[in-house]
Amino acid sequence: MADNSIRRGMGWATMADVAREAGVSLMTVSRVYKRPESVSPRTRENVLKAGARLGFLPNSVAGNLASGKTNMIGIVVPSLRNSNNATSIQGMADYLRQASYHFMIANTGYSLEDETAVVKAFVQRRPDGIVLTGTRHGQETVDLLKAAGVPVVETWETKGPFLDMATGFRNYEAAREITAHLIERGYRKIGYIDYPAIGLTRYVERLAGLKDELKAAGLPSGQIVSPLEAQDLYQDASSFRGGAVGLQMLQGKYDIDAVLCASDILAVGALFECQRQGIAVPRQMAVAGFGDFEIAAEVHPGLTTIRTNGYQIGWNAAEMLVQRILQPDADIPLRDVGYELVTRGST
Amino acid sequence: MADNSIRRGMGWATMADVAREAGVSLMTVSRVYKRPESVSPRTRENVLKAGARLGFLPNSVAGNLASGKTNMIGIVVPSLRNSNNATSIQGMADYLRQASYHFMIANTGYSLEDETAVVKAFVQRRPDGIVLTGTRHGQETVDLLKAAGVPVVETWETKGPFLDMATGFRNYEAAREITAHLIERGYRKIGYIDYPAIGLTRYVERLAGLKDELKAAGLPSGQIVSPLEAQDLYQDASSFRGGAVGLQMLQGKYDIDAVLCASDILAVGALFECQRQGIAVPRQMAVAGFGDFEIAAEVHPGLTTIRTNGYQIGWNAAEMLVQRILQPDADIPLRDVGYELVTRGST
DNA sequence: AGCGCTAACGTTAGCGTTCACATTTCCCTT
DNA sequence: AAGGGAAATGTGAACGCTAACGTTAGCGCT
Repeated sequence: MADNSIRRGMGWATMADVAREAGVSLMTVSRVYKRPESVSPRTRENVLKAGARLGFLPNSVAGNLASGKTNMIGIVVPSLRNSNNATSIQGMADYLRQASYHFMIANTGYSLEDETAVVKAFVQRRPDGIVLTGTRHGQETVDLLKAAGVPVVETWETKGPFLDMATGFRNYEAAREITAHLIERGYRKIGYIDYPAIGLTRYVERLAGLKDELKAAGLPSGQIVSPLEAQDLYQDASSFRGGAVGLQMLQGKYDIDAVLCASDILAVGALFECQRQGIAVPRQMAVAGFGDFEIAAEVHPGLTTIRTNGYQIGWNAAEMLVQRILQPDADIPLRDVGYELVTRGST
Repeated sequence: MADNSIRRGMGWATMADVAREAGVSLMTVSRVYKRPESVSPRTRENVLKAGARLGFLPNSVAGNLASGKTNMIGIVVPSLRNSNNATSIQGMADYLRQASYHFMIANTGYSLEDETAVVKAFVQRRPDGIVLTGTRHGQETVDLLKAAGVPVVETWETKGPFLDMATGFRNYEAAREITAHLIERGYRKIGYIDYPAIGLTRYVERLAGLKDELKAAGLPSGQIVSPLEAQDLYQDASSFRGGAVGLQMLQGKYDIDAVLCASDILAVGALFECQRQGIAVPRQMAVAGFGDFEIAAEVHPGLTTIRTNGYQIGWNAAEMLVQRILQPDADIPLRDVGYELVTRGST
């Protein structure tokens, strides 16, 4: 590269190069790539040809700086391995793609400190919007987002207060409903395998729903274990192993005839443990989950669970952000995607 | 908030504002945030305090433009739902985090056209590196990446030719090994549930390994189905349902006593189908998979499979990119993460 | 005191695009 | 043929930061 010019460029053709090649002004080139319809067809063709000849690809970093828009969304999830969010991420990805946005994604490992770090790093890159998981955030995170004035969607919950916008389903009601189903089926000694008690509000809600429903039926409500407290044992708060261990813990501490789990993965893990122990499901033990992941319909017996529309949550979140970006003072209300009790052979 | 630093810009304090506030030059402020150790502690404190007072957060978009580095990696995967890649994505995320890189991610839905579109969009954002899944890419993608001169890692395979760098494991050998295991266990009528024949080289390799091993043992090798050809039935090329349907297809067409699957998810789906049909595994039917996902150890009976280190693949990919970025002419050789046959109750 | 060396900080000139506005071109009307 | 208005194109001036190099301050050494 014997280039004696003083420029610090990266070896790319720039709009100026294309402009020279096509014999038009720089601004026309910009228009061709950004709002093609604002340029006459003749000129447009010329410019595109010149661009192709030079292998030109617009540098969006420069564009972002000049326009103050990045067409970038930051997505914050607790974990990347969690099939829980995978579907909702796909929903966001699908919406964002067709709206020609891209996204960065980062995981917090369920830590508020990491969330703050992630949000700070994101904000420095000036995304046009941010998606958070849940409604529990550190003060610093909140301040940061407020100062940044960036549109935010919180997902998976419908109970505020929210930072800005939100989409999710009613965790409390869903938990009551599936608990009521267990009671109706005749189960009385119901155990619950919970997530670590780190204050994730959607799990707090689910637990509250369970307890209230049990109480309403005059049943005891102390049979709760949280096998995942020993965090170092698990790469993720949701795991099959956690469900298996949870069942063992429940068996060791209580006399139970049904187990409800905070997620399908845990529930399937508990179901597998029943199979290993030769416990007949649902005759000797009922098992129920939360989420209706694909596996819930495939295990034998099928898993009774709460169907939630994670894909829709993701899609909504993206759509709400883009709406707000296009129309900054639009009032965008909470979107409840609903839930549905799905009863299968396991109860 | 009563400061007049709200310019034509985005309402953010800039380095110039901080410089004024701290009584230093703009460049010193830049140094404080970018290479703090290059500034005297006294000045640094002053500047940081001034920055905090103004709520300053460096604008990395501007920094990226000026420096020509984005500290951004683009990750291209076929699907976001696929637990297959989830672990490897987490591996990349973990490495990149500690190296203070971020990443964008996009899925191709197993389509070459979409891959090209994704890569083009990524390249416009001038990432410092790109991770691709597999080695099968359209010509346009290849040209684009070559022209961009951006470091690229291809993942999951060890058989070139590669665009640039690569990390993965030997799919062909792994398939031979698990096939040999089935034969050794006495199974003779081995069926295979494959991915759609869209030319993904890692699955082509696996199939070749299976066939060669069968041939070497003097066994027929025609018992192959690809239940996922009917793509519209599946949100993803890997699904439990696909495994169940695949088993049914095999049963309908052939007389088999063992089924090997292109992934653990398919295998577990097949295993579930056996349970539903009351087929005893492994007595009447052996089932084997590929990947050793968490579920493989949890199902009952446990699934015989090939353990691959997806996390390591992701970690490697990120590490290789960063190495190359820091040292552009380093020669970075292929990294084989190996594999391991894990035998469990299902065979 | 004079010299040189280094650490610390400052100045200038971009990076490649888009915005806001100014100017030109083109076509239609009368 | 002239005028008017919209469509098409052009002209600086940012956007907020960093590379490269220049300058100054501080210190030890002879």
